[in-house]
Amino acid sequence: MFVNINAGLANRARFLSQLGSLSKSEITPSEFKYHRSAEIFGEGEPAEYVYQVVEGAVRSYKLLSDGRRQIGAFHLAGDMFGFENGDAHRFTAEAIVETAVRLVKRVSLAHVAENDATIAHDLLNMTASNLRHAEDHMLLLGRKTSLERVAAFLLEMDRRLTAAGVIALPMCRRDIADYLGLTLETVSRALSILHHKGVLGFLGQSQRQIVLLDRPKLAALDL
Amino acid sequence: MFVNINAGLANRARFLSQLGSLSKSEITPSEFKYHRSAEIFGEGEPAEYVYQVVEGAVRSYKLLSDGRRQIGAFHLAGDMFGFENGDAHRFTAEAIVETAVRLVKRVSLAHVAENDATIAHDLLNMTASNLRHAEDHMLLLGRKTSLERVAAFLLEMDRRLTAAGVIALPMCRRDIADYLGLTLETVSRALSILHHKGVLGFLGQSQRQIVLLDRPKLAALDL
DNA sequence: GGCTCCCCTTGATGCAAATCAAGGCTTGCC
DNA sequence: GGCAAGCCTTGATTTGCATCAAGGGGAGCC
Repeated sequence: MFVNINAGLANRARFLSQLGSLSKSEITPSEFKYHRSAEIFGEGEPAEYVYQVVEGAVRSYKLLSDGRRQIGAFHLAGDMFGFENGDAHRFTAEAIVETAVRLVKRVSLAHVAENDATIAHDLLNMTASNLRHAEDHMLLLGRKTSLERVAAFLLEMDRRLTAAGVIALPMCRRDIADYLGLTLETVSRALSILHHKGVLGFLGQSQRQIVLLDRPKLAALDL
Repeated sequence: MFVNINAGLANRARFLSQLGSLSKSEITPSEFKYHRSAEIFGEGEPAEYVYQVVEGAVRSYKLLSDGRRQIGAFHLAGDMFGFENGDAHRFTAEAIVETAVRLVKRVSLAHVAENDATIAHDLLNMTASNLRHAEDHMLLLGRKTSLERVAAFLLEMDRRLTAAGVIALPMCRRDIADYLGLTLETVSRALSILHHKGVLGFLGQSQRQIVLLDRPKLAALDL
């Protein structure tokens, strides 16, 4: 049910390298590190840069005035984030773990896009890719049960960050819950159910390292 | 909390008129009418056209295999819908009432976008506008209470389709519920509560004609 | 080692919204 | 007029998830 938001990876690599090749002009992608829970930018702040995760993971979220939080997306190694069509960020972005990001000045980028049809094209592709993810996530948040949501989450992470057959989650249960519109207890219970059903296993003592043992059964749970 | 997705109206008018002015070439916007509940296009179908509502209203939705439905957006007079970055539609679109739409062949549009930076720019703006709406809606679906959702819905409709101080809803309670991730009974109860609180009134016998009597109070309910 | 902090799981209880159910109103058709 | 179908409201009951609560295990630090 989830769209492959990595489909644009090749595009993004090209996009970044184009920016890089343009560094003779004013576009100089520079790298920066953030500690876990460090804020990269805040909702409403002027959007000065566009970012790419080099290593680590980032959460983008919105808050209600009383503290309820909805995470709109997780950004993993290779993902770009933070480009807005307006001039203000629409999410707060935080490093989930120690994270390295590459950043590019945005003003110059917008300027380049006007003259370079390829970059404009890439920009549209990435915006459309974000839109597809949001559309799928609306269906999940509006209509799926807790078990379906967790199953969908595991399948998404399996697709996006599995290395050597293991899903090494960078985020805690609370982050997952705020992404899925649930509580951390409900996420924990759903994972326990899937564990007992033999759909997944935990690697060692870590509850963050998950091995999918029965993808067909998991996929059947995600309507 | 909702972004003004009509912000792009001026853009869209320009966009359409550009398409119109290009009609010497292969782009000929033609008009078409749909009866209530008629399908305009289905999810997964190849996206051949881009649409604009001339009169009436349209719902775009996704279905789960067991029939659960999530409406992603309502399209009202003036709104454009149905442009996809890929080649398949990601929603099913249906006329809510008797609806007239203008349509433009998509292949030709994509072709024009490559050569015309202005159209490419408009396309990005509209995609970004849809993305903003989806992002706000994720927060609503993931974290707001039923009363907050209905309040947000009323404020959105007030902004988008109020004429003469009256919100004339084209859609039934079930549509509203499927847009807000609720049931029709819960929507009905929330509206009754707002009615009893004096926040809104119904015009005549119609439960579809709503007058907002206390916008500040309503806005305070939508966190 | 022993402390604190964080994260996670599990159990008990509560509650908001879903479900089940009934009835009223309107519209359109025979 | 009489009937059926669609839409909406309201009440009773159920339920899935939230909330409240307790405890275990690992990591970092003194």
